[in-house]
Amino acid sequence: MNPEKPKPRTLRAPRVQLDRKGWIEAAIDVLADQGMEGMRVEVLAKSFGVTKGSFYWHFKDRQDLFNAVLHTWKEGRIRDINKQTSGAPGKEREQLTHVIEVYSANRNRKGISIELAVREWARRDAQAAAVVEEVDTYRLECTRKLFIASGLSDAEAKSRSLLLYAYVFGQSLMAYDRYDPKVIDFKRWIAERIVLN
Amino acid sequence: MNPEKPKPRTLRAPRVQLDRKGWIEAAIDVLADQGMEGMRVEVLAKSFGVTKGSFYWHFKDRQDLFNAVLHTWKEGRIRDINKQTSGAPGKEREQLTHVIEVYSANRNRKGISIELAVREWARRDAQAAAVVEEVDTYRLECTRKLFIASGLSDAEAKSRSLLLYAYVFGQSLMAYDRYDPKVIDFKRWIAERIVLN
DNA sequence: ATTCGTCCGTACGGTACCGTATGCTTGTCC
DNA sequence: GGACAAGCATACGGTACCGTACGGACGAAT
Repeated sequence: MNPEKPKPRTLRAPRVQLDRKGWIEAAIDVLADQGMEGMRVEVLAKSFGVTKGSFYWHFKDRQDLFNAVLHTWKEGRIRDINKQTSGAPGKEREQLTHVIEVYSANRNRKGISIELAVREWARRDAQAAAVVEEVDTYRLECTRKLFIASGLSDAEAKSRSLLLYAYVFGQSLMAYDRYDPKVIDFKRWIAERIVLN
Repeated sequence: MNPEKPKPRTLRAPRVQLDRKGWIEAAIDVLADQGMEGMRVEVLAKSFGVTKGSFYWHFKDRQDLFNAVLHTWKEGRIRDINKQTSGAPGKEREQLTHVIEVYSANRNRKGISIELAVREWARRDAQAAAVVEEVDTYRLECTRKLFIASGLSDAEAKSRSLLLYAYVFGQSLMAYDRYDPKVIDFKRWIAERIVLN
């Protein structure tokens, strides 16, 4: 019924390979909008247009993929937070406000979804919990330094860092859309209360 | 091997029946520490010491149980928040601080687990999302009134309510245990920043 | 052209579920 | 002491997975 020649997969590219990296990224997409429940080998394969045969070539088993996903996520998060909190001395408060904004934004829906999925995962898996702890600690450190640089005491810098991230994550857990049309103003007020004064 | 007479189930109680309510409560327990993934009919039945036969007597299907769980959770949360935020005029700030404390506490682990599980659920299920929205709106209203009663403007009362709950939920998502031994002090500082001043 | 490694498809056994059908037991009511 | 319904057990077909075994296609090297 479908006797088309499979196209020659290589013409110039060294490897078109539907490789490990591709699997991992696809898996993270699925994780974002289906959670761990959706990370099924056969389902991933189908949505990838291949079969499990491919999966078990690139991965030992499911856990192997999970570890890779966690590792990839961790690296990405640390690179990102470094980018968001480095440079620009003298503009620490703006940077902090920016961090809040980025995590609260409607763009970055995907990033937030991944964040929540990983944290849900971490509640029942020690590996994931360890990774989340690393990322949290690293992030808290980064914002702490910004608060310090903007003149706060160490204790207050740490407190505000905790508040900042807790607020940001918690906010993405809530359904407040119908609470008030001015929610956006409230968010601004909150961001100021966390960063300024 | 076990020929003990089953005890006569009724002596005074109208119905000892391992009834719908029992199933629902057991299901909520499982929800708390396994999430939706764990809410399997046959697994619940086994941990209950019966078989699916019993389940499908009391429930039409799995969804029927889910709806019941959501309904029960909603009622419980509303009753609870009413209890936490009513009465004691003049002590609004103490009550608000108390709300933060209760949700952040290590006791109440189970309540927090349920809270997170339901919210995770709500991210992929419209029914659950609707229930969460109701609960959120109700809670925000309750704390808003307390803030108002303690002398704040409506906008500030709403902002602080949002901050309060976002912080509380977000905090239960984070792994900060190794961040600093004085976390408990930071929490106090945060609570004050949300409620006072 | 043969060989060999890479990459993937197919087929299989096994497990864990869902929901239904049906039968067994027990207390209750006449 | 039948009849009957409540409450549960058992058995069954069906689906969705996991992981393994094996085979086939295809390119690169010889």
